[in-house]
Amino acid sequence: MNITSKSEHKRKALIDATIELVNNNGFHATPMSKIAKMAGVSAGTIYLYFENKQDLVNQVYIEVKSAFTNFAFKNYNEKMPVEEGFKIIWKNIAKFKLQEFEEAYFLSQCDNTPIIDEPGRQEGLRHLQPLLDLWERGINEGTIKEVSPYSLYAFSIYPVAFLMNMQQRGVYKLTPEHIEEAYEMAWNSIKK
Amino acid sequence: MNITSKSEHKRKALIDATIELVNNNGFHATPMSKIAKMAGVSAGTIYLYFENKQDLVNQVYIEVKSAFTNFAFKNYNEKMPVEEGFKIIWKNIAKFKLQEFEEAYFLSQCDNTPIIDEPGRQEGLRHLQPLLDLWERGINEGTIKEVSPYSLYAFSIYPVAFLMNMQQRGVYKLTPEHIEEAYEMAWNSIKK
DNA sequence: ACTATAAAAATGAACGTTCATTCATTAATT
DNA sequence: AATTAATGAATGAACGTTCATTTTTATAGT
Repeated sequence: MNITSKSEHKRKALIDATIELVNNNGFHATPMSKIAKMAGVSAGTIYLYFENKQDLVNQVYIEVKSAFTNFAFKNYNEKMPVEEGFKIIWKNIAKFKLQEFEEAYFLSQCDNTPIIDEPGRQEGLRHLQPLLDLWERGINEGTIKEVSPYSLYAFSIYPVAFLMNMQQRGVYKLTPEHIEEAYEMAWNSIKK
Repeated sequence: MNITSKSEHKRKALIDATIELVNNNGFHATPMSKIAKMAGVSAGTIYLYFENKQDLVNQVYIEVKSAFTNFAFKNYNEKMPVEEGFKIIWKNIAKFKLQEFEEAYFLSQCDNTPIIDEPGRQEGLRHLQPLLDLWERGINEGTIKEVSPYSLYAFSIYPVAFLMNMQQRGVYKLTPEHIEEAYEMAWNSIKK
């Protein structure tokens, strides 16, 4: 094990600890000391990897967001028919939100609070471009409703976040049949 | 002006200050001293009206949530046709989220973070019962899709929260036409 | 292979600040 | 004069961050 991978291992441990603690307690109720303890390093060590607490949470956000979008566009390419492409992306997103719900919940917390500063937020948004492109293509060829991408997102992708929240809170169990049913509703919402 | 109304005035000022500061800075980054200053009272006075910081935010949550549901069911009654009832409730909710976006944003922050403890959350949920009843009626008479209320909510009501967020972040302007368009998508999502 | 030395990484006690909360005192109301 | 409401300085705990010190790793010489 060389230096780099050992450092990376510690960085990873710090990021994982941050996600877990912020999910359970919120950003400001998560002290650096606890993050350090959970990651198995001492308090000062965090500052070898991150400038300060804000920098830490920003980096975690960007990293998780990027893992999310990588996941989202797996097996997708721009040449696909619109409906097929949408189905793949939608199911990827649903899978990510259910399978990696710690990461997903962390993102939803960041996206709904003032934790992340505006630059970090911008950075995170750019990653969904392929989906916006797909929708544009769909609109041009007449298969997608001619509404703004915000509406398309709100009615097809965003609902997954709600279902994921309910599932995590234990009031709702998402079976494969539920996923299929939800997908049908999502596609039905945006198809022309 | 009697004692009660004067007290109420101060309580109101504290609640408003809490909403504004928590919206801008988050719960834990909002010190009691700032809440006091913005409300025009001294630090110690808060503790005449609220047990502690957690109690303060819980009470704000419950109060705002209840204002929200009052708003949601305005002009609605259980005898209405399902479609009409849904339209009224949906539009009320949309109107609330856009008109009272400070309150709405506060709620979305509470619903997406560990700020509020579980009892407070439960309390907030119960208020939507009339909408659940309406959906059940719709399912029984065959006008609403036979899916779980979570799915119905996710695809018809929840998207409004996203649009509201975008509007508040300034990337999206919600005109009355947008609202109408969004309503059509919402109803289309859940109607059989 | 072993040792000596230098460089890098990691530590954790200490610091200064901020915060929620308290309470002795003052002001307002009855 | 008595009661209630409000104050704001004081308190002690907790926090983010720093830095003098220690530990680990890398390098070089024998």
